[in-house]
Amino acid sequence: MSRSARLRWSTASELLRLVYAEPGITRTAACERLALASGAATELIERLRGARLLAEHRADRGGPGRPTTVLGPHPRGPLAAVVDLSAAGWRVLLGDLAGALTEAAAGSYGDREPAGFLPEVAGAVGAAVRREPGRVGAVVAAVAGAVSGTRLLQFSTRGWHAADLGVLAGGPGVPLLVGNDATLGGIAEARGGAVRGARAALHILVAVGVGGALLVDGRPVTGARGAGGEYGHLPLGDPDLACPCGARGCWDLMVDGRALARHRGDPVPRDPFAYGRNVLDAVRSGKAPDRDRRAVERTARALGAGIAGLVNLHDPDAVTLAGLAPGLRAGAPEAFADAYRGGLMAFHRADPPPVADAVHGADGPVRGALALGFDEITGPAALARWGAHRTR
Amino acid sequence: MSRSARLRWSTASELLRLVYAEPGITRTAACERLALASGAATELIERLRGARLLAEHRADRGGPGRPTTVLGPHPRGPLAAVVDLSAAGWRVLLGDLAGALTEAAAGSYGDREPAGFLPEVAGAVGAAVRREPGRVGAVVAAVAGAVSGTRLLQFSTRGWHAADLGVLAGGPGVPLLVGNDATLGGIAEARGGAVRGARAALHILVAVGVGGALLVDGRPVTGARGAGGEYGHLPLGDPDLACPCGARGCWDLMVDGRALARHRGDPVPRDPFAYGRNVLDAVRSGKAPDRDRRAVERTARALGAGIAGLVNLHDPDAVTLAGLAPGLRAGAPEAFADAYRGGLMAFHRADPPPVADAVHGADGPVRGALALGFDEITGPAALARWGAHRTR
DNA sequence: TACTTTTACTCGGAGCACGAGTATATTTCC
DNA sequence: GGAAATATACTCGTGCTCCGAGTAAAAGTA
Repeated sequence: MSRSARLRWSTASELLRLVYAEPGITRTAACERLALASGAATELIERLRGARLLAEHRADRGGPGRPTTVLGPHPRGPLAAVVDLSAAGWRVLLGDLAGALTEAAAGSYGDREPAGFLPEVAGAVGAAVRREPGRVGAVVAAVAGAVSGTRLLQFSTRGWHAADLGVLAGGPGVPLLVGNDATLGGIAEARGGAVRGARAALHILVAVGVGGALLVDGRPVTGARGAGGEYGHLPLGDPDLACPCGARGCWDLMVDGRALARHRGDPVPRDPFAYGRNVLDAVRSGKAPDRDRRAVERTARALGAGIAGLVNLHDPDAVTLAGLAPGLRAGAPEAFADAYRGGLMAFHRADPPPVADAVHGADGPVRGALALGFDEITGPAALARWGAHRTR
Repeated sequence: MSRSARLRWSTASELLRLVYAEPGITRTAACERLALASGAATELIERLRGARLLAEHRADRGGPGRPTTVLGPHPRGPLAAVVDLSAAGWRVLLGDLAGALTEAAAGSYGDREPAGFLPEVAGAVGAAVRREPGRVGAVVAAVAGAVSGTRLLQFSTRGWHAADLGVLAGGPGVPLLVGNDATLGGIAEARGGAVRGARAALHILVAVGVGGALLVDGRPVTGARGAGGEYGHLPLGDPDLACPCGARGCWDLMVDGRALARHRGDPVPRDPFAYGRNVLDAVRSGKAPDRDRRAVERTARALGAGIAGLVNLHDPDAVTLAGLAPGLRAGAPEAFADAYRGGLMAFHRADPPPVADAVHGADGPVRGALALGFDEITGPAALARWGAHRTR
């Protein structure tokens, strides 16, 4: 990719990213935001229309003056394919520049290992790509487990072996991105969710264990291979407890359904997420015994204290909670707040970063994956490739 | 700053950053690296010479063919002023595009608080800026303490009150950047030190407490206000120990001179860094009693275990150790390695990120500060401002 | 001195941003 | 219903950068 081509498409990239970030933005507003001169705007938008990257529709809002248009996705514009590998089953979706998602296929794992069902998923991806020829610019897999590069290392509760997700690639020239659900959920919160626009946001997901991400300007900090964000395997917990990950004292064991079970005197639950939700629902309804209340309190305290340490570490503007975490806080608000405040360094305590519940639920990871896909698609290099075939 | 000006200077920015990153690079090599066409190179370099941003010198290496030139700083090119506020005293230095640093002023704190000596330092900065009129494009303060924005929150061992370093600004249009020594030392290691070129590097500095930074492509992840990297205030330690920061269980207390003193049965030392160095030197020399050896072992273990957790968290390519940390590891290598390996998640254990001692010593923070200053100076916007007055 | 090798410069072409000036589409007012 | 007001979009000449093929230059080598 030549340097001049990248430069040529860099303004186009900015505009398309703005349109993605703020669906329904008008042409005038977008140009003003980019400080784009009037003539340049005309030429740029005409070029993007010609390249099937953008379409305009009348914006009918009152007031005098020549009406402007709303910028939106071109009907034959680029799409991102999202592969959702959640605990419940798999889905393949297609999303456009407006953030509209349509399900293309879905299925369940049954009793199969990844090697068993991945070909099926890959087939669904391929079918979706072929159904919209030339339009799919990226495939993004959202995985409910630990990942490294395109490898799945560990999956939710299921005891799957590690597997390479490379088979999900959508064909030559279509990059495959893989992210875990906590990271992608964090992206969704930082870009269009509870902490939209935060410069640095910390997202914490409690499911089976704890995952999360630090988002800087909406981009996740995921380390060399995308395996970062494993907050649950910081040794913030009891050093006498061995974690299935191989280490000891992992925070994981202090804040999820397994912690609640331990405090209540139950054995390790088969599905810690469902177990945790049940306990929290019971406490929430007010009909739970004191033992349950205390278990939630201890767990919320461990959550709050750990988050405080992570705030010391990352200095975020704000924190978002997802999965069981909002329920844990709601079930023992004082315990959580005490532990949170108490764990902050003095200078943070004067002005603690607000802790908000995530606004995206189960669709957070998929929304984040779509955003990541369009980051790729709307980059200058990818646009230059797209435009090379479609302009004029 | 108009968009066209930024675009115009963006290639210039890339070239200057390359020259900074690889001092002594030849014109040919630089153009090849940037994939810059021959004609564009001629025009670009002529423009940069004219703008006093670059100078060329004959590269005398044998072989046939027309000789190329070495790209270097212009004799009247931009400079960054570095203010070093270390535990020992303060210095003001000027650095150029080649990384050459010259000391412009220095002094000691005496018994003064920041409010007492900062005017003196600010005066020295002003004098340095005036001595090279128009050349200083950024002032960077390297502070041995916690910072937030341009505020100094806490300084090394001295019990100073928080203070605003804004007075160090070098005048209108000259931005002031503030970073702590752990962060800046990490930059130095990631760009020209032990882990040069690493995509994600974790730097750990043990001095009084633990600081550090995650460097992604050489850029530190420092959160919303630059206060990130306070690894020492993660609750990885004994929850019964109260930290001066206000929280409990801070890792700080487990890995620095205070930890060694506690394990040896000594009271909290007045200068934990010097205390730690003495103990480590003694153990290193082999003449220390078993009690000291065991103290170092326990401390090295706490260090290794914590770093393992941080590797789980950040997924770095490599880790660098600075301050007392190399000595702790050297004093109890098996204990450190055991704890490090033992704390890693299984998939990291198969291929643990290498842990290297930092190659920069006391000058690391200053070198990192200079790099940060030139990041600012060689950005497209700053170049456009510089070039607007000096071209033609 | 002539040849080889490597690098730098020349120059016409293409593309984008700028910005002042002009045209256009809508609402509001008379 | 028509004119004025208003907000927006388009036109076009200018300046800038990058491209790339061709040419010139500066060394070593025979």
